[in-house]
Parts: sequence; structure tokens; C-alpha cells
Amino acid sequence: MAKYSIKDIAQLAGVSVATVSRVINDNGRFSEETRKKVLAIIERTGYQTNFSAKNLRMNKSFSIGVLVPDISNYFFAQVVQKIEEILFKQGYATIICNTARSEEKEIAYLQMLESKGIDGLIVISGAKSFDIQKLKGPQKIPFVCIDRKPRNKSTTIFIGSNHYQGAFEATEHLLKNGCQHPVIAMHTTATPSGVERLNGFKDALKKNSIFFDDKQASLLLDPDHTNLTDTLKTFLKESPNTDGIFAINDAIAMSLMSNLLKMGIKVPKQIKVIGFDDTPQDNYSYPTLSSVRQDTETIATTAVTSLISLTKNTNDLGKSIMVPVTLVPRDSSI
Amino acid sequence: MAKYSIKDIAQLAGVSVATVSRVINDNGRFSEETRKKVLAIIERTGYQTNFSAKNLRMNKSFSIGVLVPDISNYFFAQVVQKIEEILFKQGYATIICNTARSEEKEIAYLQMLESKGIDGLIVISGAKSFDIQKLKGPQKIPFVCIDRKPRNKSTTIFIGSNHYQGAFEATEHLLKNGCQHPVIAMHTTATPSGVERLNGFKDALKKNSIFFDDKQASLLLDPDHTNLTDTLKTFLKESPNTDGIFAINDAIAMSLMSNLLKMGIKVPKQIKVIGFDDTPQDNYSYPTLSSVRQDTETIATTAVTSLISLTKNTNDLGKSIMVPVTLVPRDSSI
DNA sequence: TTGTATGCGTTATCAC
DNA sequence: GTGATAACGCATACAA
Repeated sequence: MAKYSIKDIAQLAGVSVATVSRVINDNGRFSEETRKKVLAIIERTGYQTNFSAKNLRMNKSFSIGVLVPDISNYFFAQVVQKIEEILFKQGYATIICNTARSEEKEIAYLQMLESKGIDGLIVISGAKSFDIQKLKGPQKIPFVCIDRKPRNKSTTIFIGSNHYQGAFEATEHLLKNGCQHPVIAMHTTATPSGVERLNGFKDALKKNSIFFDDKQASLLLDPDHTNLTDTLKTFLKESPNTDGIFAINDAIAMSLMSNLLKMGIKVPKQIKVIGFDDTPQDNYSYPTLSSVRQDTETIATTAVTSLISLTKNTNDLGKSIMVPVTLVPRDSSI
Repeated sequence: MAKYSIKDIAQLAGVSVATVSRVINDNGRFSEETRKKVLAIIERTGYQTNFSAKNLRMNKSFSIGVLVPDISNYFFAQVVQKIEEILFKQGYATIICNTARSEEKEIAYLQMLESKGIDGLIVISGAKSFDIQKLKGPQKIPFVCIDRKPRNKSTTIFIGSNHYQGAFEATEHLLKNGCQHPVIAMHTTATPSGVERLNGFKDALKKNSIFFDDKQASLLLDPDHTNLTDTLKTFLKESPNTDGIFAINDAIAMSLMSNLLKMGIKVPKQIKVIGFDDTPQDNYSYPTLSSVRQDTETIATTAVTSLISLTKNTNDLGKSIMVPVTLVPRDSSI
């Protein structure tokens, strides 16, 4: 026997397909007796809904797409994992789209997702602003942005950690622990979260009456960490007073810290270091790395909830949601 | 105007739907003139194939499922990323299924994937053997296993790193660098790859005429790393001669190393450490962590190629493919 | 070379 | 409370 269809079930149960459909979806009226009868047959045959047919008929696909720059980044992976978990509970499949930061791939993905008739889209991070107009179809798919600037705010809901707060607290933490010349280490290309973190850093300095010198206090790194050692050495020659580093993420913090140690500079004694993201490795490095933890759980939950609500009504469009972060002090900054 | 259908295109182009379909799929014969005409309309309207309809008709979904225990594990993330990249190039969507090591979730996922009519399945790791019989449908979906033992070998293609070789080389590396009492650190629950690594470790000892004492030479850890510090201390008390640790993955290696340092034990001077997976953090820890690199690129490519070939013919069923690994010595073991 | 007609499995409308 | 049937968009067998 090939796969059972609703028709087969109807036949076996001695009812019509309409009735079977009603029972399956608990939609409309039917007697308790037929309900039991139909359900029994379904159980016995192992009948499964054919989603392609259902999708076609209902113009709904029960799947949502997730656009992410790099799934092997711990923070992204964490968020995607949570998103997927929640979506699955709600009956949605998650189609993962790793754009590898390529605009071209992003467009190609968008096209495919649209063709598949996805019910919604979650866009995570990315340097350029996200433009839903890239979709060809007339009716735009609902989408939410996590740490990614939308081209047009009023077409989406924006969710992100309070990067500003995190950076501010991290910087003040350095100052309180005695740093007089803290610097910020970041990538040359800035995501929205990166910009916010920079602002938090600057404002913490300002509040403590420390002048922010663009050149002296910002250590700019290649995204792929080439020549990191050289860049660091050059920087320290030009900013010899550096006694604290706020790194925009843990990967940068880690690699800087290990380079400092190799150069014979003691962490945290001579230079204190603090990162961002609170990756598990922070506990295992030597010294252990201070960091700022993002609440991935809340971010993911909020994103999914917002998206689902968008599929039902558009009241929340234009909203912006900020998720608090927490400072996690460890040995590298104390 | 709502979304365009093939019917709309036909109308606009002044041909029949059949012709449009033929042009779109380059299937059957049609004149160059009509081809151009139809394509022009498609271009102008932004028409996109409705996959739900296509799937229903062709009984094919152009999407494949990936079952993975934990996407935030670096190795898994890496493999999934590559798989997704290759699949996308071939026109397939990747549905990610994070089982969180739960049997229950796995079954639920399988059901959903089957309902969606996925064309194939890639199963990554997992402690229990994978049983495709969990699927309810009559015709079984083609699938391949990466580092996961299938219940029945002849129903799949198995792909995995040469864990044995990696463990063997890592252990010999420790011995060559002077270790006399190396131990293996691993989780209490063993995946297929874990078992292979243990075998490699044992055989390296045997080859070098070192007796493997189950108790003295294996450091068993909780998968969630609770009480790791205590476990390590107890172990070292009972095996005080320990001068080298082969950790079954980098996370374990890292956390052991940091604990050793905290206890005042010098790495690599007193105890050498080597891990597995070659995560990026290995370069940033202090000391940098020696490891064994898995060739995620080849693993992913092989998995996808095998799966696609399975969808076309079943000749390769039962095959087992082993991907070489490479030793990456760093400071922690020299 | 092109058109007509059918059916894939489902839901929803309408009639009974 | 239940059944018959149209429609979703597409590919294809068969006709022309």
C-alpha cells in the first residue's frame, strides 16, 4: 500500500473525506462516535497529513525562514537553536539560511523562501540594512529583525540586546577596577549592535570625564583576524598607556588576550580585558574572561512571539524591543 | 494583483499553461519564439513557482532535513553550515532539527519531516543508534548518517572522520613528547565517534607497550560538566602519575586545562593536554591547545553527495566512508 | 510545436 | 451531523 490519503481513511471509516478533515482539524461538527471511528483508523494506518496539499489549499506553509550570517558563531547558533525549539513546538519547521554575509546569497535565499511560501522570516544581524522589498511577490511576508537594521522601520519589529547598556557597564567596570586608558577593540565593519556598543563605550568615558580619542582609543581589527598580532603591536606602540580593553566580542577578546600574554604583558595586571557574548570558553581560558551575557532565550522567544503575532495582525509593526544584558566579571578584568 | 500563477502567465503570453510549464522546466518541445515570449512575461511579472503545488504534483519537496543533537556545538554547526551551503546550490532547502539529545523530540521531528515530504535526511551524531523504522510511511526516506550508528547498516551510508586514526596519532604524539602515563578524558555516554577514539587511544598504548588500566587511565566526565573540578581532583589523587591527557573534545580539554592551571599544575610541563575538533578557541587559550582537526568540508560534501545519489539509485547502500583527520600540535602538548 | 484535460491531497462551501 | 464537490497551482498523458 502506498501512503494513505484522507480519501483512504474516509473509505476505511465509511465516511466522507469532508468528515475526516473535520475530525483531523477539530473543525466543524461531528458526532463523538465518528470521531472515535476516524481517529482509530488514522492510528491504525499511520496516516499522516500531506503538507504539500494542505499548504497549497490553505496558502500557508507552516515553515519560517531564518537568515543568519554565520551559524558557527556561538551567539547566532544559540539564538537559532532557541528559535527553532519554540517554532517546532508551535508546529513550524525552521528553514535555515546561512548567508555567509553575501548579499547575493541573501537575495537568492529570499527568492527560494518566497517560492516555498514561508509564513514568516527572522533576520539575524548583518552589516547592511535589510530590505524586504527584495522580495518579488506583491504581498510582503511578515518578518522581524534581530540586531539587523531594517531599511524601513515601519515594516517590521526590531529585537536586540541592550548593547549600549552592556558596553556602558563593561567600560565602567574597567574604570572602577582602575583602568585609566581603556580602549575599544572592534571590527572595521560595524553591525547595528557594534555601533551601539561603541556608543555605550564612549558614553561611559564621557560620564567619567575621560576624553575619547578616536585614534588612541579604538583598536580596529580585520573581521577575519589576519595580522591581528601585528595590528595589536602597532596599536600598543601608538597607545602605550592602554591599560584596559573592551572587546566587542569574545572571539576578539580571547585572541587579544592570548597575544598580550605572548608579548609578556600580564592580564589583568597590566591590561584588563573584557569581552561580549559570554561564550562557554570564557570559563576555560587563562585567565578566565570577563564578558557581557546576552539573554538568547528572551531574544529568541520575543522574536518568535512577535513574528507569530505579525502573521495575525499588524498592530505591532514599527515596534522596537530591547533585551537587557548582564555583566559577568571574571579574572581578566579584576 | 495577487501572486501570478502559471495560468496568468499563459494568458499574458497567449499560450497554454502546458506550454508555460514546458518552458519553465525546459521540458518537452517548443519554439524559440514562444520560449522568449514566455520568459519575457515571467521576467516582467516576477512570477515565481509555487512549490506547494509543484511538490504536491511531483511528490517531491526539494527540501531535506538535518537531525543534529546540538547546533551550538562548534563541530556540528560547522558541518551543518557546509551541508546547507551545498544543498542550497543544488536547489534544496535545509530544515534544521535540533534534537537536544531527546529521543522524543527526534521522533516528533521525524514525523513532521515525513509529513512535509522531505526528499532526504542527514542524521548527525547521537548516542543511540538511528532507526529509520521510526518513520510511519511505507516508502522509507533515503538518509545518511554522520557519526551516528544506524540500526541497520544496509539501509544507509555511513560517513565519519577517522576518529580512530586521530586518537591514535594524538596519543602517540603525547608519548613522543615524553608522556609515560597518558589518560583519556571522555563523557560517560559514548557516541560512535567516542568509541572509536577510545579504541585509537588504547591501541596507541598497546603499540607502545603501555598497559591500559581502565580505572587509572580513563577520566569519566559528566556531559554537562558539573563537578568537573571535583572529578578531576579525585582522579588525580587516584592516578597521581598522570602526565598527559587526551581529551575526547576541545571543550573538555579546555576546561581540564584551566582547572589544572588553577590547581597549580603546569601545562604542558607537568601534564600535557591534547583535544579534538580544532575549535578556533584553541589558538587563543593559554597555553594554546593541541588538537585533532576534522575535515568538516569533506564530511559535509560527502554526506550531501551520498544522499543525492541515494535519491537516484540505491547502489551505494551499506557503504561506509571514512574521512582522514590531521593532528594540530600547539603549546599544550609540547 | 502546442493545447486540453486530469489528478495530486487537502480544505471549505454549500446542500441535505 | 454529514456528504458532494470546487478550487488551490502545477506537470503530464494524450490529442491535435
